[in-house]
Amino acid sequence: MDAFFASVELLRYPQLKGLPVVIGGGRRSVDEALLAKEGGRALRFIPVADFPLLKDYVGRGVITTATYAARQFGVGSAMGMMKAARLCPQAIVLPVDFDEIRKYSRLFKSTVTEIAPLMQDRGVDEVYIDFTNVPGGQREGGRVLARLIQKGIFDKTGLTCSIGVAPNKLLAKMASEFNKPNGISIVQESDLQTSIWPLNVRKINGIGPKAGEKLASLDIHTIGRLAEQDPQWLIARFGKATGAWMHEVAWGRDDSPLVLESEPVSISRETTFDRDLHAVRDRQELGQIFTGLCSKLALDLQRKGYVAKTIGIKLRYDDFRISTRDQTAPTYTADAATIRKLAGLCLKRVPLDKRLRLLGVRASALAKAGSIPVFEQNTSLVQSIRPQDAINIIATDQLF
DNA sequence: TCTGGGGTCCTAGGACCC
DNA sequence: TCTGGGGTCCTAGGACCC
Repeated sequence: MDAFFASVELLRYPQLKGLPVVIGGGRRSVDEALLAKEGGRALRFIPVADFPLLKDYVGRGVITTATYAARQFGVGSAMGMMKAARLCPQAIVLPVDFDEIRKYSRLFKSTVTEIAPLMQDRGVDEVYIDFTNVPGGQREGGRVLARLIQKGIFDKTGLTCSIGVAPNKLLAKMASEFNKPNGISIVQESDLQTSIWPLNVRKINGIGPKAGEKLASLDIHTIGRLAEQDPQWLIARFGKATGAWMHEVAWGRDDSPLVLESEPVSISRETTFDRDLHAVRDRQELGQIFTGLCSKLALDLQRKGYVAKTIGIKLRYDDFRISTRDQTAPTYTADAATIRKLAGLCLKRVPLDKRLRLLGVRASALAKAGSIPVFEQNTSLVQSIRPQDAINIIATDQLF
C-alpha cells in the first residue's frame, strides 16, 4: 500500500491532499492537540491552518509514514521527529490511529483474497499473492490481474497500491518498488541483468544496515557485483547459511513458498518513556509502568486466546544498548499478576545501574488457550515436568 | 541529531537426557 | 577413570522487517 498510514488519514482529512504530512510516534502532545481541535469528533472539518505542525512537536517519536509531498524534503519513515522537524517544520503531524489502520488493512486484504485466494500476510500494509492459477493471471504477463487488484482495492478503500509481478517473492518485492505510487512493474528472469543487477545490495529483502555495510567494505555495492562473487568466498565471510543465501538471491533465485497461515511466536508490549528513568530514583513511576505493561500484555493474550510459558523483559538503556531476560515457568499463564511476578524475577537478574529509556514485557512459548492439558496447568506434582516428558508421566501413572 | 512498537528468525553456549 | 554422539530446551543477543 502506498504511504499507507498517511493515505488513510487523507481519506479522513481530504483537505490535506498534496501537503506534506507525517504520521508519527503517537506522543501525547500531538494526540491532545488534535483531539482539542476535533472537539472529540473525528470527522468534523478542520481547517488546514488548525492542524498541528511538526515544528511544534515535542517528544521522542519517529515517523512511520510521510506523504510523497513530505518526502520531497528528505523526510522519511524511521526518521526521528526532531530531525524531521528541522528538515520540514511546516509539515503537518498526525498520530497513528491503529484502529483505523487495522480496518483498512482488513479491507484491502479481503479484497485481494476475493480475487486471488493464495495470499501471505506481510504486516499491515503488504502481502504476497500467488496468482499462478488465478483465471487470467497470465494475461500480459500478469499486468491485467494486477490492474484488476489495484482497481478492486481502490474501489473498496479509496487507497492506491503498487504491485510487482515476478516469478518469486524476492523479485516481486523488488519489482513493487520500481513504480511507486500506484504502479505496476513486471520483472522476469530475463530482466535480471538489466533491472536487478544495477541495484544496491540493500534493496534485497534481508540485507540490512549491517550486511550492507560489510559488503560495502568489501567493495560490493551492487547486486550484480554480489552475483560475481564465488559462493565459497561469501560463505567464508558471512557464514554458511547467509553466504550461500546471498549468492542465490543475487541471481534472483528464491524458492521460498507462500506462508498462508501461521501462529504467533511471541506477543509483547513495550514503551519508551518521556524521559530517561532511573531504577532507584524513579522506582515508583517505573513500577507503575511495569505493572501497566504486564496488564496490557495479559489482556492481549486473553483477547487473542493464548497462554504463555515464558515471560521476558526488555530494557533499553540511555546509551541505546539493550538487555533482555527470560523466565520460563512450569505452567502456562495469561494472568496479569503471574506475568508481573515472572517479569519481576527477570528484572532482578538484569543490571540496573544505568538510566533506562524503554521497558518491555514479552510472552513467548505460546499455546492456544484451552489446548493445555489440565495436569500441565496446575498440578504441583508435575510442575517441573517438561512437555516432551509428559508422556512418560502418563505411562508411569498406569503403574500406581 | 536522535533514534517507536510489534514482530520473526538465527546463532551459540550450557544444562540435561538417552 | 575417562570417555562418545545425538537430541531438546532454555537463555541472551543481534540482525532484520513492516
